[in-house]
Amino acid sequence: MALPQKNKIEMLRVIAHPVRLRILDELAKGVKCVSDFEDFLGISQPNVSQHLALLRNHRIIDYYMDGRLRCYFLVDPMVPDILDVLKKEYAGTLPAPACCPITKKGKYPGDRTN
Amino acid sequence: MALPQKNKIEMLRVIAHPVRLRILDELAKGVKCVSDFEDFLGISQPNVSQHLALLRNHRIIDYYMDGRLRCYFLVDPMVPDILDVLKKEYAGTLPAPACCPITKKGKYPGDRTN
DNA sequence: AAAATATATAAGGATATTTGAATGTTGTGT
DNA sequence: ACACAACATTCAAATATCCTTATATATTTT
Repeated sequence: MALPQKNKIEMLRVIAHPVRLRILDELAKGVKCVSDFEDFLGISQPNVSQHLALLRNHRIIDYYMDGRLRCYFLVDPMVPDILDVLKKEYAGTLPAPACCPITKKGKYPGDRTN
Repeated sequence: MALPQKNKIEMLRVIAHPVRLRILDELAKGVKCVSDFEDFLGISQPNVSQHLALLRNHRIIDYYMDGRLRCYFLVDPMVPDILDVLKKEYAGTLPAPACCPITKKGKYPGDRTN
């Protein structure tokens, strides 16, 4: 598949938030309810609900009810992959392009001449 | 490694933008200069430069000079992995949690009782 | 039925992001 | 030295995001 893919980019934007990532990382381990997150994250209940609502509106998570608890769980299969990438340890940077030696001087490979 | 990892989350936030993702997807293929992006993206030169500056400030990309051209290239090794995830085709959703049958009814597995 | 619990929603202001317009900088050719 | 080309930076305005406070809803307990 090629970029853009508006939906996935939009999802990535929603995912890319410190609180929501912690929520998703927890949900990757199992079902959790709102009050659990309130304790775990140390933020207000309305704020937890707002983050959950945002994730839910983007079909990233869903929930089922158990009594008055809302048990949230992951549905978007992209999330675990994103979490894996975030947790991966990278050594150093990408190799510099062929046209750019260590000196950072070189010729531009494109059409555009100087 | 475990979450949070402030730096990587911050990077993900910077990456998660439609224009910047197109820039990064192009850079994953090879070196490109500002005017190339101006043509390719169809946005103003200052705006291209602003996005490039943001990516540069976060050490996601770098450049070398060839005459008056700035030849940009990728340095952050996380970027190709994120692009791979975005391009991956996913079939359906994650399996529902064990405690949540198709009926979306079930018992909450946590401590918190009802 | 009333109270309590678990959660959602709404409204508001503060802060951050995004972009356009104008201007500055630097390297190149003449 | 001058003009131009390629690009960066600054500023301001529009917009979006984020969190707090207040209030509403639904379910269970008493």
